[in-house]
Amino acid sequence: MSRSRWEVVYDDVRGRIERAELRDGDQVPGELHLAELHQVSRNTVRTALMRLEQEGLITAGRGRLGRTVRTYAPLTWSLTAYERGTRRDDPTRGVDDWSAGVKEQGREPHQEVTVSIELAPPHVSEWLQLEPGAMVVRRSRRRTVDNRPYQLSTSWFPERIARDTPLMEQRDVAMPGGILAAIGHPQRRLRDEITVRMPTPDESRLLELSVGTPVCQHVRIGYGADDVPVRVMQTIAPGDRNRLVYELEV
Amino acid sequence: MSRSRWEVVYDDVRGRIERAELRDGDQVPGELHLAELHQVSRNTVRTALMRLEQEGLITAGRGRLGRTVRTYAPLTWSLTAYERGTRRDDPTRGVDDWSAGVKEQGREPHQEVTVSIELAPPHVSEWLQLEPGAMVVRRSRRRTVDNRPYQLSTSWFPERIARDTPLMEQRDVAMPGGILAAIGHPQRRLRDEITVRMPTPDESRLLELSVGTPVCQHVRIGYGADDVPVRVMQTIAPGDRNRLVYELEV
DNA sequence: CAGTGGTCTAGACCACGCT
DNA sequence: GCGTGGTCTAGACCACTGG
Repeated sequence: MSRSRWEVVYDDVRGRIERAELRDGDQVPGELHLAELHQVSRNTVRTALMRLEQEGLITAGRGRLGRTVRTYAPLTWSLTAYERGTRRDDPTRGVDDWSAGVKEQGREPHQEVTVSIELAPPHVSEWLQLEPGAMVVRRSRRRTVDNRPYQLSTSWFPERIARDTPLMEQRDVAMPGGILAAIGHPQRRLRDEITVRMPTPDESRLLELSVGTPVCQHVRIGYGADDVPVRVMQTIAPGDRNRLVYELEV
Repeated sequence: MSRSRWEVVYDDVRGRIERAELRDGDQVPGELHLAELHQVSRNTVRTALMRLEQEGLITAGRGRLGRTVRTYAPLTWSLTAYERGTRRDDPTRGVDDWSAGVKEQGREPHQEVTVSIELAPPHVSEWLQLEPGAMVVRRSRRRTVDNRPYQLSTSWFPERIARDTPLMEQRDVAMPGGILAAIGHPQRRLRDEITVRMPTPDESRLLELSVGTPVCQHVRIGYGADDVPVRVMQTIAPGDRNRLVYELEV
């Protein structure tokens, strides 16, 4: 059960981080330095460091500044105050719950919306209980905080619900009590499904994720009268920037 | 912006999986085969395949059977039916909500409990609002489904609450309405904090995780009378085996 | 046994980004 | 400019595992 050579290097660097000899943001010793220190080839050192990257402990590094110890400072995302209007600063100004929550934490939120009509993707038609081939309205958001990407959030509405409503507008539409209630389809019940996985290459690019950053996929289905789904929202939230919170009454 | 050689191999294999030419459980072409096919060295092929491993698309492989396309079949874990007794088959038999939920999905749950008294770890004393140096009772569970590890779940209780109660017993203690209510400390309110990260080496070993499997860390704090914390439970749930669900009334 | 991946070496050249 | 990591090669030997 002897450790391989790269594991020795791995243990060395991981140990320095766990014992706080290397702290958040510190530069990790270079590849040539570690190769000399442990008397192994540079490739063996790289095996160890790439493992630490993929475990999220250190960043990949470019140029003169090498690898550094990764920093985590996730923002809290409340999933229960959301939808209830309890956090709105001033609903008439179009401030939504996510933005308000971010501002409360002293950060600057931003999001752009793009709206389109499309054939319901397989998962979406399942969530919304639509027949294959049904049309849906899609509202996509890319959310940033202090100009850094934080979430990808996409909502889909059955076409019959969103037609000729503010949901078709290419801008943020926040209303007191929620936009769906305002157009006659209030949500009575919500079902949240949370899964955890590694990002797709597209998600990695849009969210500027470094190697070793998993994402949380949060799907919220809203049911209206007669328990019929009126919308589904899928949010991709990188693990290094998000903490999800539910407050429940027993 | 030309793709490097290993990215060409990466695109090839990822494409085959996305187009379903390779399906769940299928064997991935061998390293030597891909090296010959793309006219690159074996190490270049390995760079591509290891990237796909860490993205969770393929397994590492040993022996005659090489790498295979990874399969995902997560079990649903309901976080709201839990705690309310609505799912208990027969509380007197000691079947808890997690076990009942797994059985509903046609699988065989199992868990062992180990109990100990310890100095509250920093995070725990913060969650339970205890002074540094306070003692806590710790109940650790390793949960398995069909003999495969599924979750690591650890609860901590302030020592003054758990002393001389069934919470000190080295076995599963389920009671109608919940064990805390039965010993005079019912939970009035819950706060769930969910974070997403890569596993520690210890977690990887105990849960038998392959490279590229992120975990969900679910922390539930229960507050009793006067909003004082009475327990905290931390559950580590691998992303390839778990789907968390919340049902919310608006 | 035969073929798979795991480990390891000793080189090489290049792109990047501070100073 | 110079040191960092990124890419790539052509070998070698070993451990594991299914047939």
